[in-house]
Order: sequence, then C-alpha cells, then structure tokens
Amino acid sequence: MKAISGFPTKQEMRDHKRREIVRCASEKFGTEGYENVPLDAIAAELGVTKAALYNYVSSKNDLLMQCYEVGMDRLIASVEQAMDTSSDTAAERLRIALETYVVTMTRKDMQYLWNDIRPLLAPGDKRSVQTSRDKIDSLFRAMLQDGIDDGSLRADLEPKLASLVILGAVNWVGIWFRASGSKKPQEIARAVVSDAMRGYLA
Amino acid sequence: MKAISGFPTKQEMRDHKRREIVRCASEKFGTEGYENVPLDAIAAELGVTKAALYNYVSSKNDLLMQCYEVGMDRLIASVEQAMDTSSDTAAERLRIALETYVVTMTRKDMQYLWNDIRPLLAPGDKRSVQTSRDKIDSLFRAMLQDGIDDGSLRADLEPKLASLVILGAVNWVGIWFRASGSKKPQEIARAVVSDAMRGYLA
DNA sequence: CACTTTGGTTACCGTCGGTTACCAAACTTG
DNA sequence: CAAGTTTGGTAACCGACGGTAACCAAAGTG
Repeated sequence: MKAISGFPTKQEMRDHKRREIVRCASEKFGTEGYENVPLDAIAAELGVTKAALYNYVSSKNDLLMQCYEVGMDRLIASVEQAMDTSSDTAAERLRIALETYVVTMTRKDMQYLWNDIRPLLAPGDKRSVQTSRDKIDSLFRAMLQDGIDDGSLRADLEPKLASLVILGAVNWVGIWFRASGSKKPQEIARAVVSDAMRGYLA
Repeated sequence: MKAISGFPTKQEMRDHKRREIVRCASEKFGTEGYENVPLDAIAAELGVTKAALYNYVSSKNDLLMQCYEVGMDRLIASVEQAMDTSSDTAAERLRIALETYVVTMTRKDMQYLWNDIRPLLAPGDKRSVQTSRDKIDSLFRAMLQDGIDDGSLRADLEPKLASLVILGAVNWVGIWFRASGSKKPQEIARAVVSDAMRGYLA
C-alpha cells in the first residue's frame, strides 16, 4: 500500500509515540524527580502498561538519556539562533549568545536537566552527553576565535581555556539560580556574562 | 564506672563505628557509584548485616549526606589553610586559595562528590548542602572584600556576583577534568584561576 | 485464506531499601 | 550478686520497582 499523504506511515507513528513517551517522562522527571517516578506512572499517564514502554526504550536510563538529548538540543538551538544576530563585533555576538544561554539555563526544566539528570546518566551513555557538550564547546570556541580575529577580544586568550572558564561561570548559574529570588533571569544573565567576559575583552 | 583514660567510652565507640561506616561507604560510592552499591555490600565489608547499619544511619540517603559532609569539610579546611599563608595582597591570597580549591577539586573522590553525590541529595537534606556552600561562599567573598579594601582588586566589583562567577569557573573544573589528560592539576589550577581572576584585578 | 509481524497485556522474577521480632551480651541497680 | 533494662546485633520478611517471558489480538501480506 502506498503512503497516502496526510496519513502517518507506520514509522512516523512509531516515532511519534516514542517522542510522546519522552515528553511525558521529561515532565514527570522534572517535577517529581527521576527516582520518584516509576515507569508504571509514566505508562499509566499514557494509558498503557509498563511493559509497552519497552517497545520504545531499552531501559529507564535510556529514557532519561533521551530526555537529556531533547533538552540539550533545545539549548543548542537557542544559542545558535542568538549567534546569528548581526552585531558589529564577535565579542558582542558572544555576549548575546551567552546571555541567551544563561536565561535558558534559569528555566526550571533546564535546571533540572543540568543538575539532576546529567549526573545520573550511566557511563555507557556518556558518549551522547559528550556530544552535546562538545557541540556547545565548539560553538563558543569559534566565537572566541572570531573575537580574536576581529580584535574585539584579547589576542592572547586561549579559546580552549577561556571557553571552559566562561562556560563554568554560566553553567553554575543553573545550579544556584532560584526563581524565587528578586532578580529576573535577564538581569542575572547580563551581570554574570559581563563579569565572566570582562577579563577577555580587548 | 569511670572512664579509664585510653579506653574509649561508649559514645566514642558509637561515633567511631559511625565514621567507619561513612568512610567505607564513601569509598564504595566513589568507585562503584551510589546506585550500584547495595547497603548489603557495605554491611558485608564491615562484617555486619544490613540491618545493623540502621543503628547508625537513618537511611541510605542519610549515609550519602554524611559522605558529602565529610568531603566538604575537607575541602573547606584545605581552603582555610591556604588562606592563612602570608602574602602581600589579598588578591594573592585569593589566588592561592583558589588554586588549592581547584587542585582539591581534581581529586577523584572530590569529583565524585561534586558531580554525582551532590545532585542526589534529597530535598530534605538541602539544608546541610546549603551550609557547606554558604561557608565556602563567605570565605571567598571575604577575600574579595579584602582585595577591594587593600586595593589589589577592582574597587567596583560586587563580591557577591564575583564569587558566583569565579566559583562557577573553578567548580566546573571538577566536572571536565580527567586525570588521563596531559596537564597536571597544578598547571590547570594556575591557568584557570588566572583567567577567572583576570577581570577582577585592579 | 493461511501466516507473519507488530504492539500490546498479564503475570512473574530478582534486587534492594527498609522494618519487625527476637536474642545475647553488657550495663545498671537494689 | 541476682534481677531488670538497655544496647547492638541477627534472621526473616515486606513492598516497590526495573525488567522479562509467555501469550494474544489485530493489522499487514502473498
């Protein structure tokens, strides 16, 4: 039978269901904590039984990893978009990208992803984690190099080291930030990024 | 009966056993991972049964928290000791303290503490976590203020913000550092601290 | 119309955190 | 010193949960 346009193919159905499982799990993990969410709970919310989930994920940890990937992809996408703004200098683009990064980091689901999920990923899954991190690292290193090239950043900075120092400072925000505080995410982003970049400006 | 000097009192015995449990658990958690270490394994290594442990800890998570506290106390102690070196400027003392902090952070047990244990601490235990963090925070904020006062750091830096940025950069080291790399901890510490402080020097 | 493939169910297993009932040795006290 | 009482441990068990096996109904296929 040919695929009639508009009717999902079997493969699409399968993929859609898998994503639905991940979305549901993400939400529950985020609000209740990974260890406090039995697979039965996720299955029940989707109207199936636990065993059915195993048609789409290979283990609970695999499910966790898929949640992580979805979140990290969103983070990377938002940074890439922010990088695209046309600014005079690479330093300015870097600043905008970093502030976007920080603001995203203060979102509750991202905080959870970063603080609680990332450390739980089993050693075997580290490959995927490494991939996301390397992607982010390379984005920022490229911007740093651009800044050296166009003279908006110090010529003697080491992009590798600088990206680690700066990313450390901004990642840390996701750990101490609490929405209950008085400062708004955008203000915090501006202040933190300003301080983190100061030592690297030309 | 009076306590004969040299003979441990009952309270001392109890405390000693509790510490022995924490020490053993720390080691096993560090090498095998919290979730992979059943209480039975810890009990077996100490030559008792699992139920006996519950005379000294109230839950597995409580045991985890005690491991965390011991590790954090060591970290704090090492920083306090480093702060005591007599240096010309507060900035120099801060540098030394930070480098000590980073080097400590690259130790395997500390990495584990920071990456894997801290996020696992249950919400109810957060008080204790907060205590350690606040202690570290206040140590560094005090040094920053000293630096402002003696003119070795920029007069316009905000200690609260600066300590968050700097601590973020150095804490991040514990996450990406791998002993397999070519750089020695001391070299990394010097480079990272130098970059993290650059924006704050007078 | 057979016959396979797919996606689900029910029932079950093993592991593990935590508890309960019990026991023996040490400590306390009249 | 004998009679309680407290302490620190054991053995047996429970319930929750991740994961698996056997099975089944419906859809797809020649």
